[in-house]
Amino acid sequence: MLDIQIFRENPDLVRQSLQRRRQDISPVDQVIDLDQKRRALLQRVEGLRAEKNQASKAIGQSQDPGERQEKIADMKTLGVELEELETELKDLEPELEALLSTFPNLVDDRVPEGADESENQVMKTVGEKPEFDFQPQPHWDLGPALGILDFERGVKLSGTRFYILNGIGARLQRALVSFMLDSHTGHGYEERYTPFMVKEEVVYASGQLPKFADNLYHDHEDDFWWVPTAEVPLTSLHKDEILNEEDLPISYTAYTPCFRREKMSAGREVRGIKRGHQFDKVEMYIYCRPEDSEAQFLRMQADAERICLLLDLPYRVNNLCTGDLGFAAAYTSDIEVWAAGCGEWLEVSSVSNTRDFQARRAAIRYRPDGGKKTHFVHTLNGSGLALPRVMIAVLENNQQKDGSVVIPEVLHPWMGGVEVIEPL
RNA sequence: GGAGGGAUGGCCGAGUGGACGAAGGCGGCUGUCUUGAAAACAGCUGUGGGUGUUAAAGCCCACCGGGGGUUCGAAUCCCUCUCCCUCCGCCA
Repeated sequence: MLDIQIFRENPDLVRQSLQRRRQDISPVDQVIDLDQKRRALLQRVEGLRAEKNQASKAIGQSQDPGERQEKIADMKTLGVELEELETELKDLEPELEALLSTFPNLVDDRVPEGADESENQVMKTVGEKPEFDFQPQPHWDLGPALGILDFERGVKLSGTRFYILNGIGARLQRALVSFMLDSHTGHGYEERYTPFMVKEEVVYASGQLPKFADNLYHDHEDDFWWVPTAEVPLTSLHKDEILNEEDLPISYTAYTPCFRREKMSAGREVRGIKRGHQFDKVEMYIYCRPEDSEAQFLRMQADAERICLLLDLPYRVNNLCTGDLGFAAAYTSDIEVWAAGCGEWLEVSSVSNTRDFQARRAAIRYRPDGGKKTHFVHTLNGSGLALPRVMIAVLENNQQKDGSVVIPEVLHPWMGGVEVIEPL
């Protein structure tokens, strides 16, 4: 949510940001118009209320029955007028709120111009792509051959874009989850286990609603929303709270499954486990003071990169361009790992600074030490990392000529002695 | 799912139609006293919005779980929803 103050004082800031995102700027004037109407109305309503409060008090104190009756009659007529204006105001406020909630975050100056993901900027590339003296297989061949990936039964249970992990495959994913969580908790993140179904207001707070409802699963009977990322519950952990400055920054990590309809990308990338309706992810989330969010962003990005380094996966870091930048983000870095079998860079992490955008929606504030006024915190989120794509890279990059796959050493503590996955 | 009881400020807890943004206590902050601390005493101590200002003060409005209603006037009466507690049922 953008601060309404920006629309009053510097609406060009919003217009420029929208233009950079290649979006229509006309809603800016609608907001300004509605805001002016609202404030004019509010002042009239509050004036009448003040008058009413004063008169009611006088009635209570008055001893003269005639005077009382006269004043009560006056207040009855005032009440009618007040009621009309209040109704008008009650219609106007949600209208303004609804409109304001559709504005994406202001784009940071450093975000490169671009229409879509093809114009993202590669900031750095780390590690060497593995070399093979044979033709490396993509995971959709490798997985079934190893007996750890079963597409047919996934489809039988749930349809396209679902799969089953078998035996050591399931264990590998579990090992990756544990490895990532332990890495993050070792670097100052507190682990949280959260609900995977949440209320509408929780999905709204992090910015997925109201605009992106069609990418979410929703239970109509009880009005639950299935989380598309742990960012959603982690944002609302401190919803409606006023935090102490001394407690900041607060850093969380959480493992959750993620549920997405993927309507937008119907038909795209249906092969393999790269894009499914359900996938697992370890997420990082930070609440901090505004002046610290830049440093916390770099910290979080380093924490995501560390996972790639420890797994020995070649990766690159992209600065997302304006056209690819998410709704809540001011700026975002994506991390992509190289997968040798399918020959692709796979996005495994997205680290974003949302500044006070989510904090406003979720009403998360802090009180500076010794200060009276509260301020909104800044929040950051980042994947650390998304499981299926890490699985793809681990399998494809560590395959050998005989079809076996060598498990990275850092995962051995969780693999129950298995160091190589042998083909069936 | 059934029956009953609850929800008040950071916490505890009073308040059944006007003097209540809300007694009292605890906690916190400031001051006096003290070499310092403790104790004692005094004062202050919620959030959001509007207006105002260089900034502030001030003034006004709203908020006693959420929404709606009755009334000149609601923490207080009525309806409804949510959540919590107790008992029964069911269950990993």
